[in-house]
Amino acid sequence: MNFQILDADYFREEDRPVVRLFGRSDDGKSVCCLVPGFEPYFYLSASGDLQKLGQTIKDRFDVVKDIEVVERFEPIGYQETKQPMLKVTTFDPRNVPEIRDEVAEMLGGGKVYETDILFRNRFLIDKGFKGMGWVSAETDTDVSKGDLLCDHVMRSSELTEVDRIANAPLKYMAFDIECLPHDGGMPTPDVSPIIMVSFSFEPAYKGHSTIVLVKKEVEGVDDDVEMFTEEADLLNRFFEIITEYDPDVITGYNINDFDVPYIVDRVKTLNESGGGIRSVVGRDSRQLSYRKIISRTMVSIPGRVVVDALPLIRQQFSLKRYTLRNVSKELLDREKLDVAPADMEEHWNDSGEKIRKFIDYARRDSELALELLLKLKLLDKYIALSRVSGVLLQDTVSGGQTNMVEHILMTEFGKQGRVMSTKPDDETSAFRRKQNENLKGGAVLEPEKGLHENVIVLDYKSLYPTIMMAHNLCYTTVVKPGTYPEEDIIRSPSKGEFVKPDIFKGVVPSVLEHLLDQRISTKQLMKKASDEGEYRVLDATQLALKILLNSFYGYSGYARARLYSLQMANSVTSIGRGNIARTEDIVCNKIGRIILRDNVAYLTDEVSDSREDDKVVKLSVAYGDTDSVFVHCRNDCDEEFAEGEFSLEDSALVGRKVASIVTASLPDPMELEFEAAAKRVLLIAKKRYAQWIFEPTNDGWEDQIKVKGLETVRRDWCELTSKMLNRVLELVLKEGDIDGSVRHVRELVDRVRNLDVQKDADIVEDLVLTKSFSKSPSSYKNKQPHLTVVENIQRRTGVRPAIGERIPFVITAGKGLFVDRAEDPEYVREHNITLDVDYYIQKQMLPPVERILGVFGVDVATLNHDSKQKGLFDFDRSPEEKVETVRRTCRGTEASAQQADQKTQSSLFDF
DNA sequence: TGGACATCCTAA
DNA sequence: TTAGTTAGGATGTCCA
Repeated sequence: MNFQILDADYFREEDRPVVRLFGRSDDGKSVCCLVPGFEPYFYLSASGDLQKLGQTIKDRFDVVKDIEVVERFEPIGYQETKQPMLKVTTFDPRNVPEIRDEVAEMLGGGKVYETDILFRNRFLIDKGFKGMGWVSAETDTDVSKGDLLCDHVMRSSELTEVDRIANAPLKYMAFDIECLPHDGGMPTPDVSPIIMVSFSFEPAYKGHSTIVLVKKEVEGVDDDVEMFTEEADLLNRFFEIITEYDPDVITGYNINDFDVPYIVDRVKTLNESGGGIRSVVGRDSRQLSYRKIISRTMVSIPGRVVVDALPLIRQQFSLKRYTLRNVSKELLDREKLDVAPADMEEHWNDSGEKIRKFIDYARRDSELALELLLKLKLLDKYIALSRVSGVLLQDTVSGGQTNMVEHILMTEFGKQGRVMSTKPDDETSAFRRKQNENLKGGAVLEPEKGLHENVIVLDYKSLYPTIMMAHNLCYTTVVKPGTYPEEDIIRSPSKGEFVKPDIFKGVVPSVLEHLLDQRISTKQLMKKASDEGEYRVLDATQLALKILLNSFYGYSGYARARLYSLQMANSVTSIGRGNIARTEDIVCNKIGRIILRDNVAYLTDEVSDSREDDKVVKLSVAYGDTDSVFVHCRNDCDEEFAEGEFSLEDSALVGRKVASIVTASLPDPMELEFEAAAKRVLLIAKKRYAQWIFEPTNDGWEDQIKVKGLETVRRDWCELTSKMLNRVLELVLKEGDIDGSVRHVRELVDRVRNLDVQKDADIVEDLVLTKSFSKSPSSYKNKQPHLTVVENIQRRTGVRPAIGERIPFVITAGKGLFVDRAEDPEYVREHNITLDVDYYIQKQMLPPVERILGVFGVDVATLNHDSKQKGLFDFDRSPEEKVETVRRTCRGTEASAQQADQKTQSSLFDF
């Protein structure tokens, strides 16, 4: 029988570990396969007589089953030969952590390896099985199900990997609980009962796509509402439904931090007074539990995957708030039904419309959670990451990149006879963090500030991974500087030394090569994919490969990594910095000019003659960051091309020519790529710019305004700023309409200045700022506006928003520091408090727009318009003033001076 | 008043 | 068992 691996763990059978693989078969049955015979082990290296040491260890620890002398490489550093080590096999997986410290003490200068590898991962790695991968098992062994809650239980030591792309028909379930708090505050599990639970199912459960359990008799409800008088009965039914439905994926919104811990604690409270609740939710008889690990709750359910939609959405979408209400509205365009916490008690006690509304509200919440997971395809990426990295789905969903990188490297290390380091202790990590002060990053070129036309965007494809591949940078190739002959090493600008690949090909470069090859072939398959499901899986796969490719550099400089090499990390970035500098030099000096003739791009020395219709394109680098360069194309006289003289196709010809020249100068597989052509680019500062960009598609070009770093993409600015700036950027980039921009800003400023709360309700909405409440209030050294609001809310409601939440606030009118005048928008609305319009004009509107329009000589005085104060800065200025504006612009940057000289650009300053 | 520092959030 | 990296801009507080 074939099944897809969802989860894995082990149990003890007559004092021997038996691995359990949980999964779902292609015909939709849940499966548990018991695999006996796999043994836990670890390694140690020491000087002296290993045979003798082995005997000593075996005599001392009776949990040691076997000791063997083997040959292995150490994890870090190039080594010419393997060295003898001891492989210690124990009876039980838990013996390994039990004895590792004592064993380590016996070694003196020696070390232990792989003593902290979870047994299930050890099994997956050694056997070559992958999370969400397919395996085939013999089913002929008859096995009693015992406490296992699966359709099929089997036992097999002979499992084989199966090559299959499609996923099994998985079952998804979302749930959400409602509690009855004391008096509008936060419910606490010791006193506040769970009064409702809602479920949503995909596929449906006994014909129901949702079910609501209610601790109350209610009349006139649908048949998918089940009613209980006892909370314990309701909860027992909750667990019964889960085990009966037998979902593979359990989801919900904020379930890890709220619903699951609440249920667990509530069950405990009820059982203390004889509730008799058995909270079995997994595929074995263990009861529901959670673990708190420093402000973070981890939930795992045997045989299933727990997916809290909240952290996934946080990670994947940049939103101002992550309440279920806001997320549904922004991402699903669906409204959350609402019963305010303060009104819950009233709704609950009602026996008519209100209680039915409350039930619908509860139902909608689990519906939304499931919809988020399925419609936004949140899980696709994680399933692909599991299949590519081999890590179990639960671990890709709730873990970080470290998990996956280490799993991949450990698999490869195992194959090459190399042992893996243990995780560093706190002291080591702290030391490494200190060392990391010497880790330098990418280079950011000083932008040629101002507005430019005809800019080509070139970027390096997977820069850091290709640097590691091209230069054989690896933990396994790094050597102490000066210890190997020049001809055998590659030296980075940061003075890191690595043996050449013909001496030893690094594990990381090989792994990256494999990942890159897979990505290329996956993209090929995507072009041929016929059905949508297959395309979706392939697309997620190539994305997962990209994520993994880009994880290795960060991992190499991560203080808590099993493998850490400052020398390697620094070499990657130093080569990167050298590379972008060299690229700039090639583009500006070595190439300098491109000749366009008959739709072909030539270097100046590739043409011997000069023709009438040649188009000479002069190149300069206007900006660059880490792996990209913006190449400004101008005519031979250093001026912008006249309207229509330089087409997108010309951009592409030049861009591809330049990219190929640069690529040819680089070691394989480093590659500079033509990414897009920008008609206009506005460079404000490093990491802050806007482009009107045209990306090549199969049949032509796709244009958009792309904004990086400016206030429109920052969540700590209000919507008013974003909207105003977006309009200004569009006018400037697409129309070159400075005049219109100024008019637009003046209009908005005037509206805000004379804000009518009734009439301009839409603007009031747009004045809300948000900031992330990122740490405990006591560790803030300065006052912060959102902290003021957090304190206000806590004082009024007794509930403090959770750390990590984004806090909305507005600035109210009054005297003193602005932080003290930050207030909860909700509270302001209810109490009709006046906002500080001056703050919004002076701090939110004018500075960002001045940074943009200042490029064209527009100053704050021009923008700061007040219709009630006629005369002074009236928009229809005198001719003399207009001249002054243009002159100021000309005096500005060199670029804008050049633009001002041109006829085509004069309209920009005609206001 | 002005510079150091804290804080936030983004680019890559 | 449980958190990839540095570079950099902008704002506002704190304190000399």
